[in-house]
Amino acid sequence: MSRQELPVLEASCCPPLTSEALTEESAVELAKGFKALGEPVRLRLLSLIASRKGGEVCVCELTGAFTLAGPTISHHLRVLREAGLIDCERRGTWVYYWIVPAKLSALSQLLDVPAASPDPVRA
Amino acid sequence: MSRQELPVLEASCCPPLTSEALTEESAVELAKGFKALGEPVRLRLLSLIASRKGGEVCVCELTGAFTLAGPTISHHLRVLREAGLIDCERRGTWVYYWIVPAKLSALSQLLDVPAASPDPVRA
DNA sequence: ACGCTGTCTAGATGCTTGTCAAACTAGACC
DNA sequence: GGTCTAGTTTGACAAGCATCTAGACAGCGT
Repeated sequence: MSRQELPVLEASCCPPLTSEALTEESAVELAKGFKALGEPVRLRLLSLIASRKGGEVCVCELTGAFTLAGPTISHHLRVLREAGLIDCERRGTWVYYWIVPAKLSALSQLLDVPAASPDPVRA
Repeated sequence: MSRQELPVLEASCCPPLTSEALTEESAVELAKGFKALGEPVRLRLLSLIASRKGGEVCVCELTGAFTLAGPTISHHLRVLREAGLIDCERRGTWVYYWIVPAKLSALSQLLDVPAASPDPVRA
């Protein structure tokens, strides 16, 4: 069902944004992840999957949490999967999804800035 | 030039995705940030600004790093600013931009998952 | 006052994307 | 085999977005 068309380039070993500027290729690669996250429905889907104890969720539980049609949920799940943020497997009648922690971590680290210091202006 | 049309709701105190599911409102709010990051040019712009020692960059230095027209860069900077990721100030002829660490941090923390453990399937 | 330079805004255009209904595939069960 | 349920794929359409050109605005220097 999945798992083969993903560009498993693992192009993500991202030091934080504050340490050095991104190359164009890195930016293109990383932007795919953020673009997938940049949609409320997808973000909620991801959070539903990530927060689930046991680590995996059946699609039927996800569709129930929205007022959207099935194909729409399916579409968003595909986008998340193609971005490498989640993966899935069919087991019998149902399809289960789980997150890919390494991918989320990579994006997290990229944005992990000192949180306070800078503020160089207005001084 | 800026600083007033921003919805400074500071709706971001995000615990990681793994701890609990997002509300619809939080998802909408947070997705704005990720959507802004989900474009290669904007990601590079942000990295150019964030990685700059001194913490701020003049627009003229940013436009020089791309083959895009000035208005396009201006547009992307506006998107980043309206997402609360950067802020700016005019000083004389030039306009300077800098990052908003708190906002980046909030998004980073949301994606900060245990990085390894889960993998509950395929066992 | 006038022009010059740096930056932003407005409007237009073509591509991308979110959504749904309809049709399809995969497994379970009789 | 037939049929039922769970999910996905396909195709269509409207809304959104990245990009450009042309024009506006803000400081600076003369």
